[in-house]
Amino acid sequence: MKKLITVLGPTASGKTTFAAHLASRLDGEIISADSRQVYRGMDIGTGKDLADYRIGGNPVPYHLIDIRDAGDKYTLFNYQHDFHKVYSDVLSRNKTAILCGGTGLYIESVLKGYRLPDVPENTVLRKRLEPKSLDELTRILSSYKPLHNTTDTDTKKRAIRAIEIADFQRKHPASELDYPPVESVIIGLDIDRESRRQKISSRLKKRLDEGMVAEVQSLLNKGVSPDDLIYYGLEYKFVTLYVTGKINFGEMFSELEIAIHRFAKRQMTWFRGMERRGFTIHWLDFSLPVDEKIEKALVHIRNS
RNA sequence: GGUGCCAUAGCUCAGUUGGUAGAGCAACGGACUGAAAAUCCGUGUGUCCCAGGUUCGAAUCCCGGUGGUACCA
Repeated sequence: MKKLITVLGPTASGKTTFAAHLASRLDGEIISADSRQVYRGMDIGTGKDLADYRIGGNPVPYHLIDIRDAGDKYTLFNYQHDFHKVYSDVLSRNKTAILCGGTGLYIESVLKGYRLPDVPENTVLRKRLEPKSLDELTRILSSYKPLHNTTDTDTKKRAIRAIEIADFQRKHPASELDYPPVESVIIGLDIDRESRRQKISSRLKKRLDEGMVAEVQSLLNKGVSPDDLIYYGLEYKFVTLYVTGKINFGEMFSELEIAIHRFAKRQMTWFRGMERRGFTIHWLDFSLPVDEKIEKALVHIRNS
């Protein structure tokens, strides 16, 4: 049996509730893989329903939620580091670790054991690169080859970061942190497109009723910049645009709805990509009763 | 009831003097190892309202319907 259980799925597939039940059954703890739920104060918009982590009156321990202030920049590198810290802690207490979330990149970085060096910001280099065009930056980047892995470099910001990393690696050849790949059974929650769209739309109405606009307003009042909120995307982006008067309520609703639908599609593209890259995902239909999902999952877990 | 205008992709619309049609958005597919809910790339999916006519050839011109719309009664 593999030590780690991964639960993934697109937004609105019910993965959190399922993972909480699974944890409750296996005396497990949940390690979140959600790039936005790490932020404190971003609750309604991220669907951070902490009541989900309570099954039959008993709390299910969870990790990597509410670990940063809104407005902070939390990265893949931070996540990988935090995951391993928490993961070894859970194992040391003889608990079952359940990795659960919708951020495919975070999940894959852990499962594959991405090797990321700890590269600090190089302000001098950034200043020098800033005035250059994307074409020039791409040329500079190619002079650093061979690069084993790097982000896409479609924008100047990413190209500069890629150069920064490449430059650091050239000066510090043995700088990669060695996180080994983690073996895991992967359970995926499958929700057909039509149900997914319906759930997303009704959930959006519910979130607005629950005070999502006020939540964004309060983040702004606390000094989180509109640009940062917009960068966080989806709910935070469109509600910020609404609150700052850039769009009206109707536009906010319909554009946000569309953006969430597209986001769910991108998540599925990532998960399909993971399968192409060699991961086996055991898909369970979201509409099955919880108990049935648990039983099916347990079979896959025992066989792993 | 009369007259004008409109009817083309899921939506909003373009389409020249007649040569079987194309934009935006949506949708769909994909990439993606450092803010990934981000960022980026690709794909046109059509009874041109219906039925006749003119023509070698009709989304386009003519006639008759149907539906919508505006004004006049």
